[in-house]
Amino acid sequence: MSRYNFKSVENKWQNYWEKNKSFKVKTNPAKKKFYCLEMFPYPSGKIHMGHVRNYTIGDVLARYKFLKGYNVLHPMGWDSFGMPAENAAKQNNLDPKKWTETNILNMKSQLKRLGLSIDWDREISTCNKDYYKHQQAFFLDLFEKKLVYRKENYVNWDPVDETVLANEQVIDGKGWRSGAVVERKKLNQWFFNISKFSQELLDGLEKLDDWPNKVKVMQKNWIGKSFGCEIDFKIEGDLPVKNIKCFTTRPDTLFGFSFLALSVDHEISKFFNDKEDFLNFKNECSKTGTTEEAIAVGEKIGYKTNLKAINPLNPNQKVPVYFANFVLMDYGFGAVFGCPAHDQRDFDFAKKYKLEIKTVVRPNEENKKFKVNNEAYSGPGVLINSDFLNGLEAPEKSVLETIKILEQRKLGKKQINFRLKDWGVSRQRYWGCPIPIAYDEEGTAYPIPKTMLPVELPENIDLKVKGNPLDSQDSWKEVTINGKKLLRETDTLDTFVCSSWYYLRFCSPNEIGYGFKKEDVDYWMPVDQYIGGVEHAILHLLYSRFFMQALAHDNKDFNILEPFSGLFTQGMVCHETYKDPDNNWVGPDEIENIDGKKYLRNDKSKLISVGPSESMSKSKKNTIDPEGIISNYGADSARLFILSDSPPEKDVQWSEEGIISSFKFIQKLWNLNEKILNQINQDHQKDHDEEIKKYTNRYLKKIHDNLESFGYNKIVANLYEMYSFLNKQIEKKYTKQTLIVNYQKILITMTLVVPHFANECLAIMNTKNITWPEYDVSILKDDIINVVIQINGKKRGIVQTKMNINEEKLFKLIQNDEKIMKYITQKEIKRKIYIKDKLLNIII
RNA sequence: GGGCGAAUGGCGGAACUGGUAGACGCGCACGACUCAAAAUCGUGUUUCGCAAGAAGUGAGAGUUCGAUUCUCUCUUCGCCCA
Repeated sequence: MSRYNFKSVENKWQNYWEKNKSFKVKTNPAKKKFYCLEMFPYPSGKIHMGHVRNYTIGDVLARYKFLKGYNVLHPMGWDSFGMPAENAAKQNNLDPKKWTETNILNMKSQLKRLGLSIDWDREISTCNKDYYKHQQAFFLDLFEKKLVYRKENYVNWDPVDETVLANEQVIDGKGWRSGAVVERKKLNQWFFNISKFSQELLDGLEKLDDWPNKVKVMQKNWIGKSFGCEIDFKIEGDLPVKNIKCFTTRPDTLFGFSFLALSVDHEISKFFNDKEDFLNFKNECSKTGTTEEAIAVGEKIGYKTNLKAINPLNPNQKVPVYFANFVLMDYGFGAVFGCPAHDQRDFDFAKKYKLEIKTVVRPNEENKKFKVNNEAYSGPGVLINSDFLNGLEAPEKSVLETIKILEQRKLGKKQINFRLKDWGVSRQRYWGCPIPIAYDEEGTAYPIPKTMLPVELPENIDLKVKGNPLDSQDSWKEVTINGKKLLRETDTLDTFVCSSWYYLRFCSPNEIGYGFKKEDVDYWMPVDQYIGGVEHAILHLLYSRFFMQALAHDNKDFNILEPFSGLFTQGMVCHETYKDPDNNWVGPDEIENIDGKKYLRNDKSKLISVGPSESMSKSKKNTIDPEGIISNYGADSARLFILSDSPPEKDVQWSEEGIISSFKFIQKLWNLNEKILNQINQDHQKDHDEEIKKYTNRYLKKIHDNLESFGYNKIVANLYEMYSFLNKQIEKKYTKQTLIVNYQKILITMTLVVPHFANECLAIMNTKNITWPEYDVSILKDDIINVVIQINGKKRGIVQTKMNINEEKLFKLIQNDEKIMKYITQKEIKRKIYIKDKLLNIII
């Protein structure tokens, strides 16, 4: 037995694929296509196990479709704009571009060592001007279609670093880097009008049959369509305010009305901006975060005005008007009517300011004395204390009925509201796609003419300045358009914009005049299978879907509304966590096992405690570097292991034992291969040909079924079963040709999981015309079958017999079986249930 | 608080539309080879029981000849939104 040399074999095949451009594809309408795409990586410097898993899953599918005869587009690129490059550059005095390019080269070579079936000629990088030039053109198209606009909006502002922070960079209200208390600051920013397509994006979900349901549910909730009513409240007071509009989903609780609450940014706040106590209050509000969660958890505070709002259904009732911190300008009209008895936030507010809490909904199971006491009741019931609305069933009937009444009296109207907000795309950063806009002295925005694209990022600039580095590039900022001297926009685009259309660029990566070529996109799109982490279930996928809507808007040449017809979200890669006695995280490579149970630090100084398996992260130090794994065990072993055990959609536990056993299994397969080659040379007469044919056929069916349902962990199990079958059966006698044909079929299936190994074996056997081996339905069934015999539903035996046996014959067969008969003799048989060729249940 | 999902040996996980629960792997045990160990190979491995047998898929009920699978209630955990 020889040793399988994975290093030379893997090297050989990777070179072969590269030289022959084995995975290069062209648009070819005569051929059926399959677009297999995995989410492209951020070039952080090294690939991690999550990438290994993601790209292995995609590679299995791409190779399968390829062998099935599809024209398979399987590209790879780089999501290469973004903050890590800028931060790394600042820290180490580097150029973000060089840092990114170095990382890309490094990661590309790592990906190549995984043996992925990628068409590298289509590689794209979003920080490349050949890419972002087209993105700028799209921006201008959207600008022209009025799908992009500028407005003032709040950002998280770090006063020390003088920079804008993303929500996830704000930790406990402080900047992640400076530790300074984060402020809310208003800035002029660019927005994509995603909310214009709320209904379309919601409706589109219905057609995405090959998306996981949970992702569709998440998007649906995010879009958050609600049905309600716009109500006009009449206002009395010493200000020139006659009425205030509110949106509510519960107009039926109007008789429980006890205050009106406004956002501090509400239009009428202008009458209070000269009052010091109001400004203090506003300042106080800015300290609570802007997220819905912060508002729900935080204390509700209000600023009382002298205004009174009149209940439209009961003009005698006049209630106070407040500014309140829990009302956001983004939702509805920045005004809510307070009904404390049936909304918890209103309840909290009413308690604090001692406002009336009037119960107007009684739960069905409660008696007539029901009264809201310690917490708001928002469940279903019957309306009470509501004059002419009394007795209506809440909420369905009562809401509709109330809206009808309000509409009749011209006090309000039915309205649909969406939670989805417009997408702010401005980032006060250097390392991003420049926004192709310039301003005159009045601040009017002018699009940069398309002939002047790309607006290139200036290179070699000082990043250590405070604030946005582009802002200090005076010579770069100045631009003359049509003889007019203007100043460029210095914000760059959110990197989510780059990833919202990259899959189109893969269709025509070298197209110069436009982002893609129509004939390419018409052929390749939509992506048949998109694969990536569930963490992108909402934003990235929603933005991409929006981008298609936006491109198709007022555009006869583009009609792809859904970019991804199939979506698969893979689970994370986890590893045990380790801590030393001082509660510091310790990495797997820093510890040593003693006696199989306990672990010591490498230097033997400290006993290590083993924690639960958690998703690999640098902070917990429980990462495993794929590079080391590939060097020590080979890409095939890594691929085999990452697919085994756990279903691809669930988390997988990485373990040393696991990767070693995968490694050993490949050696076993190699030994088996040698045995088979040896057997082929002997050319026996046929003895067991039927057996191996049938076995192979059943195996092919299993592999096929598991491939079609993403049961890739089961495919690995099928490989183990196949090994143990062949390893036992190989001593039997087969005709040379039968053995070769069937073994080659098996090897072809293995090229999906362990491509280097399997292709090597196929080459040794001089296999020509490698195509997917389909199973044969006609020989799937065995004539010898096992029928289960149950007595009262309990399994008591198995009878082996020929197919298509009828109940009487089967029952006669049982007469010979003592084990079964001992349960039946001297008992009366009440009933027999026979499922043909499967099971006989005897009821006594 | 709301939505979605999950729960099967010591562990990761199989089980087609309701029809042999525990495939496959890890771990463990025993055996072979070896002076010995590692590696390798073989056998076994849900629990209780010497066995015959019995129990058994988070808990409890229900439908059914038959439930891991369907229905209801509950418990715990995970994810998303808050």
